[in-house]
Amino acid sequence: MVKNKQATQDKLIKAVGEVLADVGFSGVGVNAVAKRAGVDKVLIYRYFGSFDKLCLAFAQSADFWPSLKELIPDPEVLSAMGTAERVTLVLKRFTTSLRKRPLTLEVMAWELLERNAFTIELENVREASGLELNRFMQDLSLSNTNESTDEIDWLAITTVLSAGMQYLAIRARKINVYNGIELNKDEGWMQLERSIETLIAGVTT
Amino acid sequence: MVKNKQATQDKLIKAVGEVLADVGFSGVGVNAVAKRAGVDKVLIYRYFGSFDKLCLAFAQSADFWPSLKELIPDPEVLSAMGTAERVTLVLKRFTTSLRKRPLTLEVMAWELLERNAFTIELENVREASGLELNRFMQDLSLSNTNESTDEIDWLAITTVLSAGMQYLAIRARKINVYNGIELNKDEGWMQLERSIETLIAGVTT
DNA sequence: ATGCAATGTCACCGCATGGTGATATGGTGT
DNA sequence: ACACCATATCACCATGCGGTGACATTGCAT
Repeated sequence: MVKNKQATQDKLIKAVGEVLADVGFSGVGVNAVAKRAGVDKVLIYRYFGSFDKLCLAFAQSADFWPSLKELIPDPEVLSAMGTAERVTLVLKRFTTSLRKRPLTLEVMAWELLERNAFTIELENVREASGLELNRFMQDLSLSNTNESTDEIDWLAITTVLSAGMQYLAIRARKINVYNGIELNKDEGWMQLERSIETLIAGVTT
Repeated sequence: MVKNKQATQDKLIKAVGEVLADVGFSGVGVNAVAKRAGVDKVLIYRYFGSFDKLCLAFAQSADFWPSLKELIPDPEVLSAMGTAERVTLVLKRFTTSLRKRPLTLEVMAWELLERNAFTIELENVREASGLELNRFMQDLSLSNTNESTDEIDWLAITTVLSAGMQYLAIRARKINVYNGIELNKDEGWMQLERSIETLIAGVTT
């Protein structure tokens, strides 16, 4: 038996992610996490105060939500595009980033049912990130002085479309086919992306 | 103490809905439902065999999912429309129908996390309904011989858009504002519907 | 009215959960 | 080498869960 506080804390935080990935939200609890970490559950309370606090620590340790940098590593490239093309590209990147984060999808599903340490933390991060992204995109659109997209409610449009992709990404964890679209294959997702292209392209013509 | 099997069964089925509406999915269990029905929980097993079966009975008793008739009470009117207009209208109706079903939204959220009697039943009903609707819409589009929308992947388009509205409807149970859109007010939903109009209208022009 | 099956009540089981106190054992400075 | 405090273990509690068997009561057919 080694005694190392830092290591034990790390083990616990890591165990949260593992349990979440293995058995989903329903298995996430004091007993399961402690067992997974190979550590007594009482240490959760000693080191983190409560189980929620441990969850919080985990939520902050992982990169749950795509950062602005991840979605837009190339602002200069995007600023050269037209608004429609740019919005389409960012939506695609957003979808890809989400699909790469199974844990985030798990928590997002959870979020629809309960408010807890996890979901609240994710909500905060996302809200801030969403604001930042919207502001960024708006600034870029405004700088395209030769376009006249003033009448278009881009906020509502991107909200519906990103919400749709989020929902489908979440569903893809449990089902393979939705409405005839193969959510378990990249091809199905390309099909969805093409439909987004079509939709957005039509708005500005 | 009155003894009436039918009445007791009804009480139990009704209680499932009440508990679900009151405390959400997490409170739905043998004990809570029996207590709510004012009946001993053992009767659940006697009359329904298992708790899952009771849930199934409830799922079948209520109109969980918008029927084709509810979405399209007026096929002749729709057949006179252009495809874009028609798709837009059905999407709007679909959203409205969903938002009127808080219990369905609860189960849909649940569905993203677990597979159980409820969610499986809902899934079956929806899949059948979705197929029926898609077929119906497709038939109508084909009869519009003067249009050339052959190249358009309406399935993917409606999938993304309806998924988006579903997601937002589910989220609206717990949050008021999403991405700056007021999900707690009809105005917010009108904004979303307008964006759908814009998107679909653009596809066919 | 009586007997009996259908209906409903109650007490209990095993199990898992979140949470806590007393206790053992390790690391570390003197 | 020793002592001490941080670190980790263990046994235990109350609670709520799904589920079951034995028993009481009602309603109905005879």
